[in-house]
Amino acid sequence: MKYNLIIADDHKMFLDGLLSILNSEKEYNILLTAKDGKYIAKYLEINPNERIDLIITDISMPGLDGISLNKIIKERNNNIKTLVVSMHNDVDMIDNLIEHDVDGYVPKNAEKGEFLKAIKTILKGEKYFSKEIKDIYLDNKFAKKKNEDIKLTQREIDVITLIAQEHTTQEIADQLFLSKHTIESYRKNLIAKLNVRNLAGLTKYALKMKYIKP
Amino acid sequence: MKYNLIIADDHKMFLDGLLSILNSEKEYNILLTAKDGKYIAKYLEINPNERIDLIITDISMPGLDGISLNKIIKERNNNIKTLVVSMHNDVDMIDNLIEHDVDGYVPKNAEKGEFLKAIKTILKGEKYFSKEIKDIYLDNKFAKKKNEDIKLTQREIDVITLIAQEHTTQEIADQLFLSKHTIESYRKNLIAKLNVRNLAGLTKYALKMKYIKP
DNA sequence: ATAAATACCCCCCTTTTCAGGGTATATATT
DNA sequence: AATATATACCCTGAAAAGGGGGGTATTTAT
Repeated sequence: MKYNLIIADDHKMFLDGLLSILNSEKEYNILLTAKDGKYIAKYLEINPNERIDLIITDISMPGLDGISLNKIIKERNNNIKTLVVSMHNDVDMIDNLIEHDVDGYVPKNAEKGEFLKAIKTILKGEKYFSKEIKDIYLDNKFAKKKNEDIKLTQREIDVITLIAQEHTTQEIADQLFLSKHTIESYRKNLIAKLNVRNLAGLTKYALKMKYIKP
Repeated sequence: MKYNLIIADDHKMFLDGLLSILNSEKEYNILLTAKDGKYIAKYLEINPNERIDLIITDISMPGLDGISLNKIIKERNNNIKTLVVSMHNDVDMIDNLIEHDVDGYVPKNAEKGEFLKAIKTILKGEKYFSKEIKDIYLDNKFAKKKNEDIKLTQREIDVITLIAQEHTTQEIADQLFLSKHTIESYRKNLIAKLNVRNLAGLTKYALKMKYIKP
């Protein structure tokens, strides 16, 4: 008995590489490959009773993206596992994937062995997230945790943004129709809240939080 | 007559994809594939008279990296063309490639068609750099040009770095064994030189120039 | 019902920043 | 030898930042 696999990826190069790897393994049967999620979605709709073990999908695809596709797959409410492959290893994306209950993630630059390991692990019913992505994720999460206790109000964000944009207190006051003293209070509170020493610290914080463009 | 190609890439997935594309084209003969530049270098050494038309190479490889390999190839002083593929599309890398006289660059996430086009173009004797990379390159170059007129001295870099690290003038003076007034002068000059308004601007510049970590 | 958090405002005082000047000297560059 | 550049330093004065202390009104949570 072979495992039934489906692959969705719009990069021909990658798809070919993946196929050549999987074809050299006996236990995998490629049911379908597509360069757009919507073909997969349609296939699932037409063949509701076919056993599909794993769908490997890219995130960014022209018609239907990987996240949306994953939602459709998981809503089908049977045992289809999903393995996501992508080049963009950012934390928010991984959060998104976990939220959407994908079974694994491997970056596209991974080695052959890791792909096979990921597929095998997921088919066993476990999750697989590559070490690389775990490291990035945890580093960022821990970094964020520290800052997450600190929640700025909208007004505080307004003020710190304008400060980081090199505006003076008076200018900020004028722009927000507030007293100069109020802005001074906000600045004071921000410095205390964010554990920084001065404008340089506030500016770095604003950049880190992306209140301003670099 | 077929073109003789060599491919060096340590990512099995990508290599397989590339091979499957090239094998479906009649005019290419793959002489050798390797997952490390040093095998290619050795091959060139052993077969000095073999006609090789194009070597496709990754940049980051375990033993001998793509840049060093390219140097060896070009030193062989015959008509071997080089096409570099990579995932890291940063400006400094492209500069490095141009410096080393590679014949083309295509990002690894490019489509099949672009790879074939790049190979064809290079074999014709022209250079091929993907549009994507050209855009990134030019955008960054133009952005840099503006700033390149501005050259900071080492001392100025010291001062702006410490400023961005939230140190006060007095602290910077103490640390650099200079007078407080000197630091004030440097700060003033930096603000004028960099066309910013205050510490926030200096901090952003220091971040942009990577004098400090984000 | 009350505590806590949020948003706003004010005063005082000291230190720092910032804009405008300046001098002196060593080290390159031409 | 003349000039430019980098470096280090100084001064004034106004503006802003930074640190401390107050406060009130409103919303949100317990």
